[in-house]
Amino acid sequence: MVSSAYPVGVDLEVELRTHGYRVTTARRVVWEVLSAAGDHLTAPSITSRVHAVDPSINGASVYRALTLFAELGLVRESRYEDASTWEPFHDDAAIHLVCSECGQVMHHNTELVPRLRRAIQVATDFAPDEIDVRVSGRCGHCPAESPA
Amino acid sequence: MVSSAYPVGVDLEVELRTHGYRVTTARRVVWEVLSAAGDHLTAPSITSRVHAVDPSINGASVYRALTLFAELGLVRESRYEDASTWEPFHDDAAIHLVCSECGQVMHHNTELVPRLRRAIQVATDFAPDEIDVRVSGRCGHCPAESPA
DNA sequence: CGGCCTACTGCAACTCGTTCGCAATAGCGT
DNA sequence: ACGCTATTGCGAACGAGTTGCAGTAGGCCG
Repeated sequence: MVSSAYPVGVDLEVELRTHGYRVTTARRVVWEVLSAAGDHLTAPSITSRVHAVDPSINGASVYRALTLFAELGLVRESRYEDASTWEPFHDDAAIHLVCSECGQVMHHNTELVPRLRRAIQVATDFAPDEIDVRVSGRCGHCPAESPA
Repeated sequence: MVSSAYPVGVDLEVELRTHGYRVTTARRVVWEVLSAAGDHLTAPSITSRVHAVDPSINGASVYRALTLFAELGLVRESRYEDASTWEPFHDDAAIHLVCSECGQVMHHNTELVPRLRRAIQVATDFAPDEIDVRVSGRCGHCPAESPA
């Protein structure tokens, strides 16, 4: 029950062409996987989903596509415990709730993030750009109701 | 100007002995490096500093020491852009300001973090444990005053 | 103080995510 | 349809981190 309400409005083809890049199968499939999941995915899991669609797409191309998308600001990479994950871009008022039980990553919006930004600007000489808040803990599904 | 005011009060030997671990050269040197730096260090850079002190200490032992320290709660591991970093433990009211120019990582304390924790508890069914806030941007030294 | 037990260590081989060089391929403007 | 060249697939290479094993050295006990 993680939100899938992502700005799917992003048109990959337009985005690519606008910047002079070609629209290729590999890029299209990676993008499909990414927006279908709507959530954090590790590169390896992206690769395997891509393979499920088209096994002829090479792993290296997946990485290249992800890197390109990141440059275009279409996806964001973040590093969690032991892998980096990629997700379609969303504004950083959203914070990440990472369940240490099931690994699920959820989003949560709070006005405390913009407020935090202002607080930093006021209190320090640091000019904040991106703010990434990640919270580890337990999601509502994990505590008592073990799958046993 | 990064704070070095860490809880150096932690006595490694006591900590180790208390938990039934031996006090060894490798562990002592890794701990020295860690608390001398007082800040985020990547494992490879820890290893090279350790080697500067005692080249006979193997890289694997550095990892083993770091892992052990983490289990004992003496250090914390975090994953940044392209490497994981380790630092002596400090409470998470401190947030990380990462300068994308010079790579410097600074700490900043704000009551917005505990407030964020409460906000999550109230607004979601997620039980927060650790909160890690990292802000990318520019530190006060980097913008205009180039070192030229 | 000396010896023993075994927790640690160094080493080297290994895993696994990620990157790179290169020749073949496929977008896409004409 | 043609050709130029951005991209791809492949395989090799990389680097961080891990692991099994035999030797070493803490530290407890007599």
